[in-house]
Amino acid sequence: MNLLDIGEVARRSGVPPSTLRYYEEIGLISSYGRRGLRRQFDVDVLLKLSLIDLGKSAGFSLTAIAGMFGRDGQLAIPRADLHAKADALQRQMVDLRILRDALRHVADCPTASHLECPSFRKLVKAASRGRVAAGRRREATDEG
Amino acid sequence: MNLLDIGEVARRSGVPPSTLRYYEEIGLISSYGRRGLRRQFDVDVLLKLSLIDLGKSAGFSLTAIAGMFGRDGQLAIPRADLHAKADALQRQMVDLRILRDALRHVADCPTASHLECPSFRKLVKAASRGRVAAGRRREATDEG
DNA sequence: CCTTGACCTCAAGTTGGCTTGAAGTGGCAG
DNA sequence: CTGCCACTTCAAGCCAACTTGAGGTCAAGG
Repeated sequence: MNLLDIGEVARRSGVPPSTLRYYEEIGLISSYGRRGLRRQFDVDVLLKLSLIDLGKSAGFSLTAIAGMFGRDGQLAIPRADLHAKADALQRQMVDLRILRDALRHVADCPTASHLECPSFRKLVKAASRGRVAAGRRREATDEG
Repeated sequence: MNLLDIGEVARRSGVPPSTLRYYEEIGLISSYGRRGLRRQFDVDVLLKLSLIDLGKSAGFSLTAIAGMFGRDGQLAIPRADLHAKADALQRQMVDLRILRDALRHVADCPTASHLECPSFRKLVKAASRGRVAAGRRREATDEG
């Protein structure tokens, strides 16, 4: 078992020691004893940290991420959840595209007040109709 | 000027009154006087709220969003900035796509332990290389 | 042996984005 | 005129995810 002490993990991963200690405290990662005072981590922690970073950027909370690693530290996520998250990312991409298009429109549209430009309003309204409908769907399934 | 009172705005937009007051406090939206005690908002605030929601879902902070509206409440951003922002959104979309594909892989890959699945490791490493590089670029430009 | 510096613990502070609670007010229906 | 209710203010609280600070410890190098 190839061990690294916390400073080395921090250096290699870019995650500050304070954060590593915090992650250990909440059970997201674990250390293998100490050398003197210093926590020792298995090199595998680096991959786990990448996963954590990835998960965070996908919008998972740390608690949710912790839940994705089984007792044994393996990844254990129900397939349905993964697909659901992938779908959510898909929707987020759609939002981004709308926003990007709206921005490009604003950049290129000669109308003085964008809030009054018909095609801009159309873009934004189309977007908000989508989100309101999605919200309603979520509520409905939450209640049911 | 078609005015709505706060309760009506809340009903129509789905944004709670407390949040509307909060948004006004931080200068994100503004009201046009009162009727009795009640804030009156121009109907246009609904469009603005859609924009705000859109911006939030694209990962902008409220402060950043506020910065996108000029002093006069109009969208007032230099064209170059708008295009830069649109490009940033484009990059963010690419990241999301990578992540989405990684999630779908995990959902469909039959390997018992994803941490040991070579193609998973490859995906995660590729993704993290991308993010670390992006981080370095950000730091570099921040410093410069 | 003594200093140095990277670590340690624990508590408290910070930021963002709100929500909640207590106490007060304005206008309209009965 | 009374009462109600939707609003008002202001302060405080809350959650996540950390960071910061004070004061302590250990092992290695000079």
